[in-house]
Amino acid sequence: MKKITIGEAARQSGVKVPTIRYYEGIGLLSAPSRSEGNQRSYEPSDLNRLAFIRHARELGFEIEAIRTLLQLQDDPHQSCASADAIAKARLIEVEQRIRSLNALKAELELMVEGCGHGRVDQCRVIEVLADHGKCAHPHH
Amino acid sequence: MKKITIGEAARQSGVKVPTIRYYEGIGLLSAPSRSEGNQRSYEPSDLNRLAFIRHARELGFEIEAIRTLLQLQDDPHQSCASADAIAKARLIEVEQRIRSLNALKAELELMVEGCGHGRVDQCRVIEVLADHGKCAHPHH
DNA sequence: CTTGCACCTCTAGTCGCTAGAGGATGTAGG
DNA sequence: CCTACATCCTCTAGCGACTAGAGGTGCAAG
Repeated sequence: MKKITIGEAARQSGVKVPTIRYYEGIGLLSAPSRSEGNQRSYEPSDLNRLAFIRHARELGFEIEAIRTLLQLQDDPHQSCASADAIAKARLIEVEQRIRSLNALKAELELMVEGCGHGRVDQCRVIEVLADHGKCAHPHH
Repeated sequence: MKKITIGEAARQSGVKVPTIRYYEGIGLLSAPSRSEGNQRSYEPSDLNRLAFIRHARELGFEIEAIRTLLQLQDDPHQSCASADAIAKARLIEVEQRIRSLNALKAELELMVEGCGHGRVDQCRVIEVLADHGKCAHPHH
């Protein structure tokens, strides 16, 4: 029941102060009550919401997806099909990103290995960049 | 020796017309000569530069890194140590990103598997988001 | 009472483009 | 030669998700 300043909320949630204000501005967080001197004063329950948002952001969910997920959380009688769909879509995104990054990794490794540490005209890094055809896996 | 319009350059390089103009604006590409009617007219050699930039962007290099790489390419007598360093730094970034995405993937898979497709109050997706402690690998 | 930090609002900047307005040019057909 | 239409030009503003900074107020300790 203790009221919390924005700085304290930031410390406890791991979300930076300006970011908290930003979330309020875009309506992701409802505006808290204010102290006599017009300073934001949060309830402990607001920390849960902040933690939820932070965790979702860490998992790479977009703000709009988080908005939907928060609405679902607020109304526990709804079907969780949308939450499931959002998470699945995110999973597919992540899997694709991993595949593409693995291709990049292979390419970069070849470039770095092939670098004779001499002059630029023998440098495989520059050479490969200049000629996509020299890529081992050209499908990126 | 044939001059090329910006549209043709875009088609041949795979870089979009506004993006080519953007690259010129930020000084990544030098301004080409102009036709009588003030339209950009590119040399075939400009296509190589565009392809270089496009390839480097596909590999995730930042504009500033590409600026450096292009300078190195322009002066082939320089040591390629900087090119090597840039590529290595990018490789490390990519490796870290892959690791972190793999952790995310595991988390998302658990969330999606655990979803009983019922109501939100039994939904593991929402539950895990609300409580980071329920993560299998909490170090993301 | 003063120091100094934390808070307030507001605007503008970041990155790498992308979209759109409003107008000029170039080309192909009639 | 005229018209239609695609392509080009410049310029400004917008995207997402913040971050930085200016300029001012609140508050707690010494």
